[in-house]
Amino acid sequence: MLRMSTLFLRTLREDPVDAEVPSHKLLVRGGYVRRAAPGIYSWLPLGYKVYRNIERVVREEMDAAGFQEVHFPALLPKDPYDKTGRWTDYGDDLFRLQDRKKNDYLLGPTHEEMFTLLVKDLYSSYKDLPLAIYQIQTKYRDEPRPRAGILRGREFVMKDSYSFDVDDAGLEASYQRHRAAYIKTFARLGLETVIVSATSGAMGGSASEEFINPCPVGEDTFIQCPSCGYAANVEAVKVVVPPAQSHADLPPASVEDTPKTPTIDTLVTMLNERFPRADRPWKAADTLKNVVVNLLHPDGTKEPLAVGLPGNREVDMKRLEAQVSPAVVEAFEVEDFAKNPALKKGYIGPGSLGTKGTSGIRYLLDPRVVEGTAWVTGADEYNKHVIGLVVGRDFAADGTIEAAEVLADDPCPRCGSNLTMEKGLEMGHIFQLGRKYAEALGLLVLDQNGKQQVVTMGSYGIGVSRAVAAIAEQTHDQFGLCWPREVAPAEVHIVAAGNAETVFNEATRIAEGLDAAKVSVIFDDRIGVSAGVKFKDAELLGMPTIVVVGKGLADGVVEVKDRKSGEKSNVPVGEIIDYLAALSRG
RNA sequence: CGGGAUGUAGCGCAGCUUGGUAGCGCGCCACGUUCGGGACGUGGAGGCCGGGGGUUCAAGUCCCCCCAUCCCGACCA
Repeated sequence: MLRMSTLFLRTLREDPVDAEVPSHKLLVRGGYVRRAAPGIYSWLPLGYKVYRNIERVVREEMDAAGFQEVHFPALLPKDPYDKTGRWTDYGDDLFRLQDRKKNDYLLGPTHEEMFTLLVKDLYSSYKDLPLAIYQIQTKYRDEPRPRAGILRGREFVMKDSYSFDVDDAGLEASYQRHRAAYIKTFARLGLETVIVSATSGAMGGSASEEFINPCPVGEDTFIQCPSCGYAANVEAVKVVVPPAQSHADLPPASVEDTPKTPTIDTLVTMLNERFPRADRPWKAADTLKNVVVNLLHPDGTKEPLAVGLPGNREVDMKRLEAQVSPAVVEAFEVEDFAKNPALKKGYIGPGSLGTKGTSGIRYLLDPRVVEGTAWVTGADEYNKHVIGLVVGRDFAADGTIEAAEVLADDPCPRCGSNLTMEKGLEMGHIFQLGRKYAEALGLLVLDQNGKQQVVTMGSYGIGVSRAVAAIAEQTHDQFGLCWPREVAPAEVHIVAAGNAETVFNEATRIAEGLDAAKVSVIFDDRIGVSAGVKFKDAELLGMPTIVVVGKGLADGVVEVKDRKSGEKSNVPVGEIIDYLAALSRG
């Protein structure tokens, strides 16, 4: 039993000034967490109970699926990460440190290397596989900008699993087992998730899905198709490529004076004024916008890259980085333009781009820009554009890239219906890693024929600490937190309203009775605290059931309030323990 | 890294324009009143005004330089 009179807790009446999102505000106000450093939080008694409940659910579901728990250090040697290239690929996001002998160490951002090496240590036969092991571990990533409290910290807890199989069919089966276990886990946590196609990011690998919790403060954007059910992170959306067209009867391209049109908007306006089309007005989508960026590779080298895309779309930096990973994208600065005189800012065209162009800069096209389509685009001279430049006839690029932003109402890649777009939190990520790590670290087993085979791996994560905040985010209301029973710090919050001795005696009897009945309880036994304060605190703290012991006692009843629905009912004091125990059992 | 803002008591803030020795609310301590929707009175404790330098008889306030934090853009569970 938790007694409010002695509980290590101080609730705050006002929102903390550094908190922006509801979960952050409420978790701090309710005394669940305290900030220790930017993106690093301490768990207080109530917060730690929620955290451990979530951890317990995750652990039970992993165990039930037959995965075995291990536990690695968070402090790791550099060597394995050197072998896979991630010591450099991870860049500044890696917390690095040295011991007294000046040996390099890191705080693990993720543990593929360690798992791979551990299995290599112990196993060497196909008979040992399949294997799936997991840990629940604190991870460290020196994020450029931690934000939103627990939702995105530099220290966080992740459940990460890894599967090991001898062949692709085995990997697929392991992947499906994890997928099923994740569906169960999130259902038990009361966390709504949408399974979306995803990219595999810095981890490498192929098939990949994310479990996204729809949430307005989420940092991911995903699309869903209302008619066929297709769902994907925008980073992973494949655009619908129109068929190539014949350019036999297209008119030749013409270079035209288009003064003071450095942006798509100004260009479209001028096209309609000076070069009106017979059939319809010019639109931004008729123009080909060429955006130049710098790729910063992990080894420190810089490479300019040009992306050509329809003028009605921006470059989506997330999508672009997903494509060029592990390189990161930086802006093409004024000095970069100075170094590339062939590029006329505002009037860049295919003539200056591509490895065969005058600048030699690698040039990739949005897949919509297909062979045989005609575009208005920069003429590589200030104040001039070229109209009717045809792909394949007048210019060619070095390839295609999926870097254009996805727009709501874009066609579904699978069925063509209009897509819907939503924000969400990435709660889980499952993917088929393949043989990248096993190859780099030499994880081999002998097959039936005595031949060495490289093991193929899957990697699966759940954001355990993030789930605390995500559940708070999903369930809170204007009065405070509102925990699902499975993860709440306690199931019942007893308020002793008023200072009459009979009230305290009865409330104490009920609290002790619940304790004996194994129903977890918080008892607000504070003396001299007004009923109003206790009610506000009970609502802020968010236990699923609130029991008010007070003036109803005169009629032999106590008040039971469901925190989520707000429904109240009076229950005779003699039945209250059985009543609550039944609620607890569901 | 770019852009914006803020650092004054445990928390939330005022004071800075116009320099003059530190204030409000919440919380905390004591006593009394109150006691079912964040009560009230009286009396208290608590501050290197982010750090350093400068101007000045005098700096929380003016000037310069740092540092830190938060928010908006590029990473990920």
